[in-house]
This record gives sequence, C-alpha cells and structure tokens, in this order.
Amino acid sequence: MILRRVEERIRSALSRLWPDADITAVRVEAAREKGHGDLATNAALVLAKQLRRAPLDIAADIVADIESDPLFLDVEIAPPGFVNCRVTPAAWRELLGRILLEGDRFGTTKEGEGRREQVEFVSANPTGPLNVVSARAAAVGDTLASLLEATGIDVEREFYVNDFGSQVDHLVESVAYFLDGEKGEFPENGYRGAYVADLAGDVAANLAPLFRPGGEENDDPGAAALEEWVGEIAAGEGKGDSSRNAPPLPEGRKLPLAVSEKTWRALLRRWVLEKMLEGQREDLASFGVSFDSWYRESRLHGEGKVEETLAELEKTGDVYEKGGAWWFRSSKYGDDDDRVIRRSDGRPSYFLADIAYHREKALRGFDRAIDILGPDHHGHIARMEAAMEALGRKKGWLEVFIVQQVNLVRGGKPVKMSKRAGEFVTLRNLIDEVGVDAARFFFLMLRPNTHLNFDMELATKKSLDNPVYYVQYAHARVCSVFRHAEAAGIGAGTGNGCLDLLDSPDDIELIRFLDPFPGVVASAARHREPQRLGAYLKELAATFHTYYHKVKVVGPQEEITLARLALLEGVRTVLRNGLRLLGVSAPDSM
RNA sequence: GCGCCCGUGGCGCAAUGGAUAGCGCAACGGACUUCUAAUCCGUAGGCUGGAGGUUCGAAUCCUCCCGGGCGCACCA
Repeated sequence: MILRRVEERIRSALSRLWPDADITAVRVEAAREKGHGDLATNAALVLAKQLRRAPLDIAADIVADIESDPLFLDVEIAPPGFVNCRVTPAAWRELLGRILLEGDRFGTTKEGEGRREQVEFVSANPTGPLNVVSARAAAVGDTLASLLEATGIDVEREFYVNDFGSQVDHLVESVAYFLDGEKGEFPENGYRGAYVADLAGDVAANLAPLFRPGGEENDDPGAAALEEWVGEIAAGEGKGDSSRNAPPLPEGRKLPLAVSEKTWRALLRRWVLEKMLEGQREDLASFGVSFDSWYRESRLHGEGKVEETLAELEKTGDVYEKGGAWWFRSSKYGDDDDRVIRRSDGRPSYFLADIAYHREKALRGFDRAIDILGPDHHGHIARMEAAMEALGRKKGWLEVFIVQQVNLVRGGKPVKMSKRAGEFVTLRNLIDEVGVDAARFFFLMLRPNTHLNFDMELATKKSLDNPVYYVQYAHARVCSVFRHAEAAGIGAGTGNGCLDLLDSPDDIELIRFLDPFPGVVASAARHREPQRLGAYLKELAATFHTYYHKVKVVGPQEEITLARLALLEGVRTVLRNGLRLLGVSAPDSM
C-alpha cells in the first residue's frame, strides 16, 4: 500500500517532468539494505539513455519534484542513480490502520476483477491412488488458484478425468483377474499393487452379490440405467454419505439381477472407476484440495464433441490423411511433428479428445486456461498449443506448465518404488507420515519447475528443515502474547487511536515488513510461483521473532501495550492470510 | 540425435534485470527468574557449473560447452 503510493507519486512526477518518456521499466521496490531507506526506484537509470542525460542529474530532478511531499521523511540520491525514499512513521502507522481495517481481505487486490480463468491440475488417471507428483501438483495448483482469486480473478479448479481410454480397462482386467481367483496369466499391461486386490475384494463383497452374470449375449436394454445405478452406489459408499442413496432399482427387477457378460463387464468397469475417483477425491480433500469440477473425457465422446472438433479442425485445412490415419499439421504451429488425430482403425486419438476438451474450455467462456501437467507430459505442450492456435485462440489463452518430479528420500536414502509392481508412496501415505501442513509447505517452498528432493524423515522432524513450523510458531507466539495480555487485564487490539505511540525503530521496522504482502501475493500469482509467498512469510516470521526478543509487548504502560498489540494484530493478520493461501493451518498454540 | 526443465556455500533452497547474492539445516560461540528457547544474537563458509555476448547494471536475458533429470507412440 505504501509501496503503491510511492510508486504512483514517482510515476506522476516522471510523466509531468518528461511526458514523452517510456516509463514501463521503472520500478519501485522495498530496499533490501537498511542504508537505502525504505523504498527505492531505478527511474533515473532507466531514463538515462532515453533522455541522454547522466542518471545522477535525472535523479536530482526527481528528488526536487517529490521531496516536499509530506509522505517522505527524506529522499536521497545514491550512485549510480537510485533514488532512495524514507517514508514518515505516520504513513507507516496509517498502513497498519488499513491492515486492521481490511483484516481477512488484506492481501487481495482488484487487478484481475472481471476475468474468469480455469486452473486444471492433478488430472491423474483413475487407475490407482495418487502419487507424490500428483500431491505436488495438487498443492501447487490449489494455491495458484487461491493466489489468482486473491487478485480478483474468478477461478475454477478442474480435474480432468481420463475415464475413456484403455488404462481403466487394464485396471478392470486386473481386478477381474483377482476376482476370478488369480487363474491363468496376469493380464498384459495390468495393474499390480495391493489396492487392486482390495478392489477385487470390495467388488466381491458389495457388487457381485447384486448381479448374476452369464446371461444372453444380447444387448441388455436396461444396461445404461443399471450402469448409472451402480455408479451412484459406488460413489455413495466411497463417501460414506447416506444422503446420496442410490436410486431405486429399475422397474420390475429383483436382486440378484441376471445380466449378460458384457453388461456385467460394463458394470464392473463403472464400479471400479467410481471407487478410484472417490478414493482420489477423498485423499485430495484430506489434503485441503477440492475441485469445482470433475470433467469426464467420456462426456466429450458421448456428446459428440470429439467429432465436432474434428470437423472444425478439418475446416482449417490443417488435417490430412496419411497411411490410413488422419493427421493434424501441428508442425505448422511450432510443434516438432504432425500428430495423429484419427487412428487408421477409425478411433479418435487421445490427442483429439484433448483438443476437444480444450475447445470446450474455450466455449465454456474462460478468459484463460492454465494446465498444470506432470513431468512426463511436456511433449504435449507444443501440440496442444498448436491445436488451440489452429482453432483461432489467441496465443497465451492456453498456458501450460510443468510441475517437476519429486524424488522421495528417507533419511538420505532414496525410497524404492516400483510403479509396475504398484509399490509407491501415495498422497495418503504422505499425509499420514508427514502431515498436510508440512507436505504442502514443502511443495510450495520450491519453484514448481525444479526437481524436488523430498526427505520424508526430515519433513517430519521438529527441526527447522521444514520452515512451516517456523512460520506457524510465529503465529502461535502472537496468539500467546494476546492470551498473556488478556490475563493481565488488557483488552485485545481495540484501540486504534493509540497507534501514534508506535514510534520506535523496532515498531516501524515491523510494520514496514507488512507492506509488501499484497504485492508478493500478486507477483506470485502473475508468475505462477507460489514459493514467493512462502519465502516472504519466512522473512516476516523472522522479523517478528527478532522483534519479540527485543520488545516486550505487554508492559506496565497500558497505552503503549495496546498500540503494540495492534501491531501484533497486523502481523497475525498477514501470517494468517498468507498461510491460508498456502492451505496451511495457522495454529493458536503449538 | 532432437526438444523441454534444472545446475547458487557441505546439504536443502531464496532473490518482479538493480546497490555488498539472502535464508534454513549441519559446524562453532553465546542468550531462558521474561509475553512459549519449535526462539534469538554472533562466527565461519561463495569467482551463482564453464566461456563468450546484450545492458549503465546479469544468478536472472541471448549463444556455445559441461553435468543431472525428463520427454520424444496410430498409449493415455
């Protein structure tokens, strides 16, 4: 807020002094060094070339223009041409008043208002429990969405469900293998792992008793309705939610129902799919992540969107036939190669369905779509962007970025995992072993596109390898001061009127540190880099901890105590708002 | 081979193109009769993988090289 005021003041000075100059590169930022004042601008350096004058001369003109402003205590020039401003204590106190007034809203801005954007993330195949890369993507995607919301954007969180392809079929075959008593060969491309056998057990206990497969091989007229019915039961049971009772049985049927082998297979598939989805949904919910929308690939096929998309793509003239298959000329738009969209057997490729999916996003009215993908998908970026461009979307409408891989380590040694054998650490394991707060903070501390070595042993230790405790402790400590004040009979933070008593360098220094918060949130959102917020919160916590040791907040003078409690309320507000964006709890005591 | 990502003190990581590159862990030395020591204060540790270039100014942008990872299907 102070930063913005200073920036506006300087920009208006610049446009008055040099109306024709390009000032887009001018920055105002909080000074890193104490000797550099509170805020600094590079304006003179940026303008030097344009104006063909020495930076120090330009700086002198700027200083002459702004130094009389009551906002400033003093304004200085520092070689090679920085202008350093010191803001009056009164202005800082005003900032604190503003923070207390805004409360939960402090940190939000309005720059994105009126925009509607979608963030799609996780979107793992419904063939097993979520792994740690999905966990990382979940933390990053969820927090990115929250950050965007904090800038005023209307954000939808979406999970794309790949329920159409052969991967689910492979899982179903694997389940069927266990269901049939593990006879014969294990299916090719099957899924191993304890959860598959568990699924089979669940089917045997809850689904198999309802049906008697082996009937006629004709198309069961009620198959579709039965499938919906099974889907409802499976989803309801997964949730343990009695309000989602299954609809009544189709007219005139009695349990167990005789069905054809083919229908039984379809029902089994549906059951398995819903169970997997429910499992993923529950794990994500325990991780603090909930989606506004679960969009199923099957829906695109069922509603004819895939064929529609193919037809539209053909109209662009970028589709051709070769070797019996149809190809999209993605190389024309920057991809390395052209890609198959209709296979020679006539089935649409996954890529085509994906194009249809993204086309639907556009038709659903989003101003921007952000996809967060895993490290094994970066080959898809170029072709997808190519397709959207061919369909007439502006470059940048679709924004794809990769969350890099996670190497799990335990006590310094790599955790052995075998995806083939179905042995891997799941999101659920992570929550149980490390906890939601630590895991989320750890994921959000790093830039999303760096490889992460996640030491599960270290993350659980109370040591500060995991700074989440450091930040949370700062919050708990503030709360503790309030408890102490209350016990001493001093009312909590009601008196804004006495803020004027905050005049020591320690007090001002701490207030000063609250100012960048909205800017940090906005830049973390804009750059899609949540770690900026985590880093800021760590610094704020450090500044507070130092303050705590130097300044005794609750003292004999009630007036100054009240003033400092107000300051701590400001600190608490920022810590809490920041942690909330990260999806990490802000405990009152630890 | 082609493409993408990453190389920052021993380890893990920060740094909207800005000033003397920060922080935590680990190491060493201090601070609890105090609102929680899950904390604080101090010491030591660096040619930001290497070489060029752009710029008033580069960890950040460009080119090449070296190292690590990932991806290059009519699979999803």
